[in-house]
Order: sequence, then C-alpha cells, then structure tokens
Amino acid sequence: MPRMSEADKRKSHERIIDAAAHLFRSDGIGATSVSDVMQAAGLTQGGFYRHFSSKEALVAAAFERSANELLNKTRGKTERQKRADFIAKYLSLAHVQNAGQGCPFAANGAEVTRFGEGVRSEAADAIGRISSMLGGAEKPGDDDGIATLALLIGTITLARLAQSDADATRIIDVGRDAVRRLDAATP
Amino acid sequence: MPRMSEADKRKSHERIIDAAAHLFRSDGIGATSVSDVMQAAGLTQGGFYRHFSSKEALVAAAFERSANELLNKTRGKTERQKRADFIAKYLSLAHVQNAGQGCPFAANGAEVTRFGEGVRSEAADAIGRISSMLGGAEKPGDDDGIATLALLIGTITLARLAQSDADATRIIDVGRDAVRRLDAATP
DNA sequence: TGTACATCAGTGAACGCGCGTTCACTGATGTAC
DNA sequence: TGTACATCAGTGAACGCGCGTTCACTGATGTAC
Repeated sequence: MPRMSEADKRKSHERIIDAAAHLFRSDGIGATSVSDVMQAAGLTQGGFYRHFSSKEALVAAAFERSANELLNKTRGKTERQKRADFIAKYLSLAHVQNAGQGCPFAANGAEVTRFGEGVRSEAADAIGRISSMLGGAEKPGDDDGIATLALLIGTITLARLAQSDADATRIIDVGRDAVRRLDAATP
Repeated sequence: MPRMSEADKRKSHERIIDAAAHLFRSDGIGATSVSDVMQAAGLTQGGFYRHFSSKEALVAAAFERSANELLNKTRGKTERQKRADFIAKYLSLAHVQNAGQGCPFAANGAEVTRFGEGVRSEAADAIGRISSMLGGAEKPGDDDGIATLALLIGTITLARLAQSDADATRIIDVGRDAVRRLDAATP
C-alpha cells in the first residue's frame, strides 16, 4: 500500500505534528515516544524519518503548532476583546484539566529549556507572539504582555498541582483577580 | 566493605535525597536515572532500594527537600524582610541559570503533575508553605501569596526560555516590576 | 566484657522492557519519452 | 495519450542502549547470651 501521493504525505505530516502537539502537552515530551505519536497519527514508527530528521525536530514543530492553536482559538472583534477572551479561556478549570489542548509554556516550558537551538527559538518566538497579543491594546510594547503571561503560566502550574477541583478553582480565581489588579496598576 | 552503621545509612539517605533534589531540578525528573542519582551520592544503583521503594518515592522526598532548601536560604529579621529577600533571590539571573538550586515548581511543576498521590501531596504542601510565607505579613490568608508565587514561577519559566542573558534579565525586571505593582494594588 | 551469630547496607551483574533510529522491502506515484 | 521506470511514503523488524527494578553475595554491625 505504500507510496502515497504528495498531497497525502502533506496530510500525514500535519497529523504527525497535531498528534505530537497534543501528546507532548498532556503526557510530557520525554514520556511521549515517537512510536506513540505515529500511532496517534495512524501510522507506524518506521515512517517517522520521512517527515522529521529527529524527535527534537518534531518537538520544535509541535511547539509552534501548540502556540498557534492557543492563539487561533481566541475570539473577539477588538484587540481588547481578544485579550479578555484569551485570559478567560486560559484561566479556566477546563484548561487545568486538559493540558493537551492548552498552553505549551505551562505544559512543557521547563522541559523545553533543556532542548537545543531549534526548539528554544521556536519557544522564544511564541513568547513574542503571545505576549504582544496580551500587551497593551494600543502599543506593541509587550512588557505588560510578558508580566500577564508569566502570571497566567504560574497560575495554571499551581492549579494543576492542587489536590481537588475546588482548590484548583480557588487558585484560578486568585490568578484572575491578580490579572485585574495588575491591569489596574498599569499606567 | 558493606553493612555500614545506622548513622552511616542515615548519611547515605540524606546524600541520595540531596543529589536527587539537585539533579531533578537541573536535568528534569524523567531525564535523571536512579543510577545518576546514586552515582552523584557516591553509591551504586543496587543499594537504592534499601532507601526507597521506588523512584517515585524518591521524587516525593526530593521535592520536599527542594522546597525546604528554597525556604531555608531566605534571610531577614521580620516577615517583611524575609519576603523581600525571597523575592530578590528568586528573581535573579543566578536563579535562571542554576535551576538545580532553585524553585522546584519552576523546574519540575509540570512534570510533577503526572505523578501519583505521594508526590502531588508533597507539592501541595510546598505550595502552602511557600505561599503563606509570601502572603500578607499580618494575616496568614495566603491568596496574595499564591498570586505572587504564580507570578514568580511564570517569570522564571519565561526567563529560562529567553535566548540571551540580556533577554532573561529584561524578563526578570518585568517580573520584579509586576510584583511591585501587585503589592501596590493589595488592600 | 566477650563471643556467636543474625541482620542488612552496599555491590555489581542481570532481568525484561521500551526507547530513538536504521534498514530492506513494498508498490503506487510521478516523470521522461 | 501510453508506456517504462525511477522515486520514495510507509511498513515492520531489527539495532544498540539505558531504563527501573531484582537478586545473590559480602562482610561489618548490632544483638543475645
């Protein structure tokens, strides 16, 4: 059955990245094998190297995909509304419970630190894109965006360590209030 | 040479936990083997199971040790000074570069999420201890402490992903300013 | 206090297992005429 | 448009390797008399 068309190869490529983007975030990068990813993409492990030169190359592609996915599900007509929607979706119990569809910094931030240049530059790019979306609505100066993003990441990290949904919800509420206070204290 | 005294066993036990606490934070839990830990403790892998029933049991002990280490190096006569000292040490380039001596939430938070009850309850305990130290000086109500801790964790996570010391420093500065703004906005 | 012996901390080899990667093979696809 | 053939996406088995854990062994320690 082998040798699919170029179009089919492209579809396989997308499925591999999608599968990796979800598995890496839900189970961790180190705990997800190339075989796990290929199985989730409906393929066998041997074909992986027709698409990526190494697992590390996949990690970079998957991180970019995860960041895009996070940004793309944000809704809103104005920049201000988009920001509010992003924060509302980020600080939710659903996000705490479904790491696989969530923020790659909260899920894989520390792990990604230990990878090479390709992965790290993808992460740095993602910081730029997300923080500038979170930054002041008027100006692109993304210092406020960085501070807000840091608060969001830390809040979800803590909420995921909570021992009950009630505790997680309480931590999320604290985070939401802190975002509000930070906004209020912004010039 | 085997069969050390009870006192020696206790010393070995401490060395194993210390080695694990540092290696888990600098290299990640999954990427650190039991053999790595035992070697760092000056022992061979076979003896590990005289001290812990599994690697997971060591993860719990090491997490507790890391959190204590973090709290114990905090200096200051008043609660207020201790808090300021903790934050100053936390938001530093040294902390970004030496994950092995730093905050276990920033280094292993996401990874710890995927472990069982023993590890998770150790993490939940640590959240309580650290956030109550960071909370309002007068009251034990640790909501402010949780918000501050979240901001600290997120800031270091982002700073570790920066591609240069200059970028990392900038992110740290942003975090420090955000902590100040959050404090100012606290009733 | 001295002696006989059971205990058990630490060693180092071995267990089964799954990892990332490679490889010979397959047959439909894409290309050259 | 039809035919001949090189390409290469995908398969599934194999590679060497390191993992967490187990085990037989060792000899100093701790205990019982």
